[in-house]
Amino acid sequence: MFSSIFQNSIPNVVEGVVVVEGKEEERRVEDWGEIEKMPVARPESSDSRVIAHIDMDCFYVQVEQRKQPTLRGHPTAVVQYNSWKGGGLIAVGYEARKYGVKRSMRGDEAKKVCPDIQLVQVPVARGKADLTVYRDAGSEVVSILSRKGRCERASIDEVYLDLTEVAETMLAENPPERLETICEEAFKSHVLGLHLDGSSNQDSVKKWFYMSDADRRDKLLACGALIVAELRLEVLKETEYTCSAGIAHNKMLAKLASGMNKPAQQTIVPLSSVSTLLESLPIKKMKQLGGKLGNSLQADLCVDTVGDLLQFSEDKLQERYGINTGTWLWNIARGICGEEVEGRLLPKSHGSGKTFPGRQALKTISSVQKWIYELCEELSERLVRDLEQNKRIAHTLTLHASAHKLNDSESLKKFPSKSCPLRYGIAKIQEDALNLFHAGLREYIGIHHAKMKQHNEWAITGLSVSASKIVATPSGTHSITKYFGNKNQTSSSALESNDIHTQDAAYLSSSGIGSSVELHLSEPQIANYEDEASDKHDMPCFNPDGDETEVCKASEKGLASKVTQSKMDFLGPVLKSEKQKRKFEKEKGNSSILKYFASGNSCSFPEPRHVKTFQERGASSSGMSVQGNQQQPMSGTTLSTCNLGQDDLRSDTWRSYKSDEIDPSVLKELPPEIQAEVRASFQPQKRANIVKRGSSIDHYFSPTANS
DNA sequence: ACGGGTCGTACG
DNA sequence: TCGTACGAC
Repeated sequence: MFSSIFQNSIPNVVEGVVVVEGKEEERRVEDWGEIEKMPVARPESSDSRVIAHIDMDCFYVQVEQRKQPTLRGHPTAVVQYNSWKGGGLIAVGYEARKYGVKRSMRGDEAKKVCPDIQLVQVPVARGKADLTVYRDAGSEVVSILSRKGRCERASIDEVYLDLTEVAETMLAENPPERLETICEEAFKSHVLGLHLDGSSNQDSVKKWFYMSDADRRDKLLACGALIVAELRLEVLKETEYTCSAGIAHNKMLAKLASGMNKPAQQTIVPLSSVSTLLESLPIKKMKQLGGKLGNSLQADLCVDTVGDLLQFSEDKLQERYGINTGTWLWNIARGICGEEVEGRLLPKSHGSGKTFPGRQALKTISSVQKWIYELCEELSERLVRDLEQNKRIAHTLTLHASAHKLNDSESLKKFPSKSCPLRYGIAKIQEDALNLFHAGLREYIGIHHAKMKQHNEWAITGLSVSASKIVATPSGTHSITKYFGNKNQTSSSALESNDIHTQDAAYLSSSGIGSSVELHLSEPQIANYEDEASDKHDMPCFNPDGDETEVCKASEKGLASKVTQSKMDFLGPVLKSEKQKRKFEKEKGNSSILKYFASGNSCSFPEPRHVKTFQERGASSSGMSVQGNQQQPMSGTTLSTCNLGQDDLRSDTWRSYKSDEIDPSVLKELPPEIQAEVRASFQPQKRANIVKRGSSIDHYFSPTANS
């Protein structure tokens, strides 16, 4: 009974969208096979896809082992913040796992179970963990994997590939059974559900690859597995990293499979193996069911395995979990997942954050400011890199904070997130982020006003800034690369041979493999840039006094960033004076946040009562912005202006923003040369207007919350 | 009140 | 839309 349901559904819905007329679809697939060379768009959701999930093995450890080859073969783990209990493990090598070392152990614990373990620290910059090396390493891998098929960067160390087309081509032209030499690596694949009747494992796999009477869909998977095996070897050769992979008909199964045989192996999921695979699979193993939803299934519906889910009708599941989740659950129980591989090689957002646990919690405004500034520096650096390498511009800046209150374990943690249009330049990002914090703080105080007054033991336990809504500038905007000196004479040949035409290629080539190339490039670039810059007299905000030494010190290894960082202000050099200002604040900022409120000090803080708040104004309130140079508080008790009340012009501008347009407020921050090109591509828009308001501390306490 | 720092998606 | 909740690595 169970199997009948199962068997009926699977073949018709390999692609995940439920196919009502199964037979129709099947026939179409076969017909299509006869004319498969025709350049026709594939029918939607009918033919079976070939999807691979590639997962780097203990990636951070591998990255560190490549940096420091003596670590190879030794039990190794990567930790961050070594000072407290040996740091927290965030990646554990396979040698160390044999000793029972696990992620989320402390360095000390790991040493106990594995005294020989080598603990490598995550790089630290600006007082926080800096994952740049890992991100870049991930990009190297993506640049290789994206050579075949549609590629989606799923995380820093995971990639999905849609190999349907390449596999079909191979099946048509060079099917495995005709192939003289097959990548040996492919025969090491694990094929789920393959019964080894007498013959050895590898022999069975060989037979499986060569079989001639197989289901077409299995043949496609075999082709996919061949391609993946080759790709994995290329990755190993070019990066020294090993990875594991799953090859299946959809993302869910591919992902499941990639984790089944690690490290450095690949697993194939033929259609015929799916039901048995899922039948006994604990639901928590499924992506998306590792948390509360999985718990609820277990606790409320007694569903322990994916197979158990089959008993429930779609209606029942929808009733319990909503339309979308219900259908999704019904589908995954049957191995159905129509999710597409997205074809995205670049992250959709950048973020920089830090937690301040326990005693480290931030209790002064100036310490909050200090950390916001640090985070913004990192964020800005990454935005500049993105602009430079990928010609992408981020449009939204968001600040998240979390607060904590010592005595009370109430939900005083919830600190509102706030966002606003993103203006390029370190100083501007810092300024805006700080204002966002103040906006959130004001709201937070309003909500918790009564309680805040009684207990003053609260503080900020987490801060993060992020940039999102990143869009590519129009292709053909080549001045960006020129502007940044990518074509410098001394090494132009090296770079141009790598030259970039698509956005993603740009990203990959510049962050990728040729570290020696980059190294070679970066030095002369500095000198070249200065010359170029002096020519471009009209460049906004160029700062000839950019503090180069300081920046270089901060990122000895960040070659590209070193170059750009020290160059131009719109990319955000930190002015010397500003740096000193901050140092000054660091030392003198002792006043507690609460004292600040209690003091009744007047400050240049925002938000007169008659001005609407973010919420009240809804989406349009995102036009929060700040007048250029008023403010930057000098002490823990003086705050900057935050003009939540934004004029309508600004709001309209923001509201009219479309994903393929460049926000003028962003545009105007760019160098004129780039502005011109971008403007030429789009119709001009209204310029943003900015209103400045000041008010006193009293306005923190809204009359409504004050009772 | 140590799994930290980032990502992405679904939802209201 | 923005802001939140959640899940994943």
